[in-house]
Amino acid sequence: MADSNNQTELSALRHSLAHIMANATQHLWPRAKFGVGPVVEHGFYYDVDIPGVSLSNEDFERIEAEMKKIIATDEPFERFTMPIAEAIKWATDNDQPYKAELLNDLQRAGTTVAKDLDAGELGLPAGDGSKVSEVSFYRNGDFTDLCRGPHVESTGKVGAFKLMRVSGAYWRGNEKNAQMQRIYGVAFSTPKELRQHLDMLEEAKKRDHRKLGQELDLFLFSDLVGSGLPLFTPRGTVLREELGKFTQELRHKTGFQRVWTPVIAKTDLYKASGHWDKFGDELFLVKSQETSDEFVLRPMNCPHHVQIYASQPRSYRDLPLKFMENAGDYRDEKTGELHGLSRVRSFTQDDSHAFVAENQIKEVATALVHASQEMYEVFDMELKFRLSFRDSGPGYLGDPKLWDKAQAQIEELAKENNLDYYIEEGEAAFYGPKIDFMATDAIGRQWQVATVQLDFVQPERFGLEYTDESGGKQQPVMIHCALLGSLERFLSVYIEHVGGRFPVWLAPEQVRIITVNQEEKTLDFARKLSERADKLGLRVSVDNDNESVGKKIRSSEVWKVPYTIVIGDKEIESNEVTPRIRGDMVVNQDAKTYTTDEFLQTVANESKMRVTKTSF
RNA sequence: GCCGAAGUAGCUCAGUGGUAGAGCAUCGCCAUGGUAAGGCGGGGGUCACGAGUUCAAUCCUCGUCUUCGGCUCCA
Repeated sequence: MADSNNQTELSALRHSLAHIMANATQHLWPRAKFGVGPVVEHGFYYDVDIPGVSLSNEDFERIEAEMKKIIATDEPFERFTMPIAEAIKWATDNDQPYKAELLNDLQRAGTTVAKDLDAGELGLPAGDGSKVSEVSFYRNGDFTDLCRGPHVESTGKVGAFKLMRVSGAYWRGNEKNAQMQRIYGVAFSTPKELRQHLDMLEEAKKRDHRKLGQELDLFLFSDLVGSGLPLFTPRGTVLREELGKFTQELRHKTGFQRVWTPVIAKTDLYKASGHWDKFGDELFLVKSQETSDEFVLRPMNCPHHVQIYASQPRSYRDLPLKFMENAGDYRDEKTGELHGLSRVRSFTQDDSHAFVAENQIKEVATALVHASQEMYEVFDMELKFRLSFRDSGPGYLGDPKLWDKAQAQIEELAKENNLDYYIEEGEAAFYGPKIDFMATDAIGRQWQVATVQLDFVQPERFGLEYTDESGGKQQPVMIHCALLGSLERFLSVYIEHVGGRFPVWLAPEQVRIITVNQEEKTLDFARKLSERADKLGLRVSVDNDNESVGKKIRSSEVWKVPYTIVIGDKEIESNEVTPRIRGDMVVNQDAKTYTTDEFLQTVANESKMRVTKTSF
């Protein structure tokens, strides 16, 4: 497999660069103490602790220059082994306390314990519980490091790299530990690949939804409202509402009914659901000034929907019973974790809950998978499906037999529908298995966008039941599903996916009418055209500014308006227009002329069809 | 929450221990314009907020808030 060979080579190269970077760092700051230096996606990092020194971006040049010197020597990487006791002595003698700590753990437990740090990446033998007697080292030139390898042959064979940033990172990922400085770099086999990667990052920067959100006047944050609490402008609200309608239409087709529930609930609801214990510190608390009741701003909607299910006796004839709600939720996320629209404290889930009998799981989940496929086809994003199952570990609630049955149904549906799927054991929620939807965006990044989750636990905690055919009581299974996930998070992904160039059905402004001059008859014609468009449900504006046509065209382009039409004497006489079509939508390059009726009707149809290309 | 950096006009940014400037945007006037920037002029700032040092603070110091890059977390 050429691919996996490349992968091995690439990670040897990146790992070797981590050593070279540590080596260079040691040359520049002899007192540097080293943590771990693993390979990561696109590159590598090394965690260092340099007493009294705070690295800045300017230091990169020095480190890079030093690395280049080491690369130029083309010293071989030599592997050798040492008994573990000796290795500990080596670490202590060389004033490398972090390495010593790793080695001590290794000696004691046969593993470096820290679950979140993969032993292999640390360059240590994988911990399998057995005692480790010997560890391997790699040496290049004057630098020696505890390491499992493999490495490239010599320091000259490390491809193309660039140091990217320095940031804080806790020793062994634990915030109670010392904070180290993480120097992060990217590396590829060839300069060309490095270039491509850097270009991708450039492109990602241009598409940053926070930047586009401001430029296209979609949403904003206010210091007075608070951090992580986005406000949506008229333009941004169009996106929210169109997406909200779309996701509900898709589920309406499979029998979901809209419900409405309040955004606050008594703490008792969340104590009953179990969320209070598990996520209490992320709940916003609300107090009544009149009664002693304590409330929380809801962080999720399932317990609310459960109450509707539980409000009356249910029969097997009622199942599956399906509720949906585009619901506002609030979570008190830590301030440092907030990020644009992708991590906020107030968000909207296109949430739905189906209450089903055991043998209906497959049918209901299949319908939801089909809905997701229809949705992401419209978004022009490829979907992969991750079946997240339980592993043999503890901590899963619910009847194991039910788990088995449910997982079997899920896998069956994946096969029957030819889904591009993979199974990941250990990724299930504690309350049930799930299907996670992974979407790939226009520049190749993968995002988890939505999930279908089975839940065996809440029906039990809330004592949900239905009467079966023989009059007995049964417990339903709950299926949670959000197709967009969080509307805000989806928007952050989607804005970047399309780079702010929304298809007609979503575009906040679909048609802009530009006047050539400011004569009354020109403005009059433009206004009448605009009124007709409005009657067809189109979002249209007239630009009658006292500016040159060229400047007004430019403005329409900058705002990424799908259709721009210019109105002058020619159009008024012929009642025809020549739409200027936004570049990404064009199939046929030739500008053509249409009667105003044809034009308006075609745009109105496209808008309803949710297409991405123009039909002109 | 933690480490680091930053906050000057609506936006992007320059600048100074003696209360500020550019480009774009906005507004007005002129040009009657034809598919990515026509010309001229005007308005607009508690220099994030609060305290301190100083004759004097946007600038120096401290605190707060917010943002950014990461860490950690994400039902």
